[in-house]
Amino acid sequence: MLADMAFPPFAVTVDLVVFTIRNDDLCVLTIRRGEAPHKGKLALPGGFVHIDEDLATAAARELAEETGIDQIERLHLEQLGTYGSPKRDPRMRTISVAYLAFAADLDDPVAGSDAAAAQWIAVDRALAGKLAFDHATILADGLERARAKLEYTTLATSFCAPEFTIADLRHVYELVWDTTIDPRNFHRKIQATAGFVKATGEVVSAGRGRPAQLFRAGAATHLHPPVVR
Amino acid sequence: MLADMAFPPFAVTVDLVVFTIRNDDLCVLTIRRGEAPHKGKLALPGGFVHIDEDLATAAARELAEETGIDQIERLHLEQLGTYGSPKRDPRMRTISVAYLAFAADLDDPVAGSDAAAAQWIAVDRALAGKLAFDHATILADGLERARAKLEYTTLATSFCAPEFTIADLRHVYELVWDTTIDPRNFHRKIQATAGFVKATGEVVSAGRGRPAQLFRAGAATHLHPPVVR
DNA sequence: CGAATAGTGTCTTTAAGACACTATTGA
DNA sequence: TCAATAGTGTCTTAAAGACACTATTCG
Repeated sequence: MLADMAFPPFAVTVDLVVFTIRNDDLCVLTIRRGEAPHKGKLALPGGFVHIDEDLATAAARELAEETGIDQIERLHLEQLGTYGSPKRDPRMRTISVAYLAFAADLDDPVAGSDAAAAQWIAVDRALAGKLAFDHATILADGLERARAKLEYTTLATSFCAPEFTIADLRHVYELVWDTTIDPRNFHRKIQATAGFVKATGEVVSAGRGRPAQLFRAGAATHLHPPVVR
Repeated sequence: MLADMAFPPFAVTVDLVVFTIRNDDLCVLTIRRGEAPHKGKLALPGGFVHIDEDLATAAARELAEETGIDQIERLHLEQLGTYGSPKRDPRMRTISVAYLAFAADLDDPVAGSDAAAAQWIAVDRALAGKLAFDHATILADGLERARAKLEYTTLATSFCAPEFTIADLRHVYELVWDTTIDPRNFHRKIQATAGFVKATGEVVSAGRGRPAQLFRAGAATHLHPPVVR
């Protein structure tokens, strides 16, 4: 069936834009390319989709293979877009389906079998440097999507550990949006939004200052009204 | 290079969700499939991407080929998402990149070389019936995207003729959202949003009632604050 | 104690929604 | 004339933003 090939054959890959918060920076997961083309450059993790594999499954598999991140249930994963310029890969005609993921600060990524080295780097540094292929475009699109999604969904919680404080959640917004937010108004706003967070009853003391209540993510997925940028 | 095929070969297609407003209904462009599989069923227009062709270019080409719509400048076209379930096409492994388009009420579509017949049908009827492949899913996703986009962009104007009244614009919102909107508040809201529409100075009388001013699309692309559903 | 952070109360401003009212047309 | 649609004014309510104030901790 594939032998008489009545259609032009394309290579299909998935690439991942994985964001997390580390050291007061919004960071993106990158690998150092070990092979030509773009050998030695930073790139987004990714790889070929298997011939019998779903796209989202391929994204999760590549993430686990290249980085050791396999806690899929603690990760938000969504399709970002598809990049298919005829000249994007000099070797062959390649279509890349990009996925966007939000992760809590996990253990250090472990360079897997495929990748020379997987590492978190600050998004602004990644965008300032040279990324392989069209990955700078994909990253910029992912950043804009992430910024927009925080406005009208509860996905900011997927950047947090299972239990978090309102201040933790605020830091997510501040780092992703690169702004400052009034802590008092933010606190009221989050509490007033039904289903965004639910209190555990516990408190935690983080150095100096009054201890803060701990929360878990609530049942809501969308915010009415949104948190405006 | 393609001969030693170090990657699994995929067929890549584009499918189009093209919306317009006709006869007080939100309509989607469909074709009647002339070949197996799903012969005789309704489907979204689309086809194979050429090996040296950009994805968006392929979408515009397929639209012109199958329907005769070639006024690309009077059309909003954006990528919707990519559908790649291994079982979506029984013939081969196919990845479909779906595009979403908004069109003003154009001339009747002309069935092109590929399609048995291209026709506009009401979106709710299309969703109620059986569409080929996973096109019902794609259409539902396109509808939800269109609904969301009207909230925070000025794209409602791309459903209108070059000159339109505020009531025309309101009908777009009402039909896409399947709601009714207070004409008076809507009028004030649109006028208050800088760059959404600009007056031509002309008026037009549509049957009975006071004649309405004519407007063109303004320079703004995004709405602050949004028009809330 | 003071510095720092958590959390509440309250005022001002902005914008949405309800709806009375005027304006201008065709039948 | 009336019915219908365009467009304005105004009141009420919801929610954002500014910011004073209290609460609780560490050094």
